[in-house]
Amino acid sequence: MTPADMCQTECVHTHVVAQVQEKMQDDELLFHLADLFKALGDSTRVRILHALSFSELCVCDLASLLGMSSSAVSHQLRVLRGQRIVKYRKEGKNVIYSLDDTHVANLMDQGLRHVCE
Amino acid sequence: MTPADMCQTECVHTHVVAQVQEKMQDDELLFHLADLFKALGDSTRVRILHALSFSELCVCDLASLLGMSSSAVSHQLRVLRGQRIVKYRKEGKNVIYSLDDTHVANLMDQGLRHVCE
DNA sequence: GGGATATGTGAACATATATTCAAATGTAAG
DNA sequence: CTTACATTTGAATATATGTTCACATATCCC
Repeated sequence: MTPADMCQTECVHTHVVAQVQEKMQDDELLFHLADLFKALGDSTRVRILHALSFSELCVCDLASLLGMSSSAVSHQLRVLRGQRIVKYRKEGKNVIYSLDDTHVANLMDQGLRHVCE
Repeated sequence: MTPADMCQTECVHTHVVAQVQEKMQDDELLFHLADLFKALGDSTRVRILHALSFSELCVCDLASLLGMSSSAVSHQLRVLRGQRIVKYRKEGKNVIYSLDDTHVANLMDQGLRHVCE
């Protein structure tokens, strides 16, 4: 960061900045939050979650619904599992996925409202 | 998509899939939703939004708070503006940013809860 | 107008990521 | 055990994206 990029003088509202600095959550937590949104930030994964908001579905169902290969769907489900966004249970040869908790449904809902208005 | 990748037989729960298919929102809307989450899915932008949840701040304030160049912050604010996640007003030489609406604060809040538990 | 400072932008580079393909694993049925 | 099929995984490739750097624009003050 060159000096030319820095805020030179009193343009920084030092008092407010210090106050906000105090209240800020740890960076680590915010990194995790970014990872959560990153997992939601892909059209394939959003479509998967939107479908799962109506009914639990197996990988094949999702692949059929989205017109994609099971492999591609499985890769994306892995990402969603990693953030505890979906959960699953095995039923014979199938693995049936569903939304993990109400937070996820709320996030989708709030997001849809923001996009629709 | 090769035939081998397809769901061959009755593993597809055709009835449920058809029902979900009907209820699904248009792809275009879901793409926009993914774009929204994509904009939230970066640690720099999350830190910016977290800071703005406490107080409106100018670009310099944010750069100082995050230890980044004003240029980098400005680039990210552009992304957030594009999704109507932040709004801004000019005050002399400064441009002061704030969260655009309550949806954004709610999304951050729901997300933080999911991450914390 | 001219200089100083805050912000915005375009190009470039390095990194991250989504899909495909090929192969492996797991599970049920014969 | 062998076959069939659903799912997972690893490597490869093509694309998207974040930061830096250099420069442009805007606003204030002299």
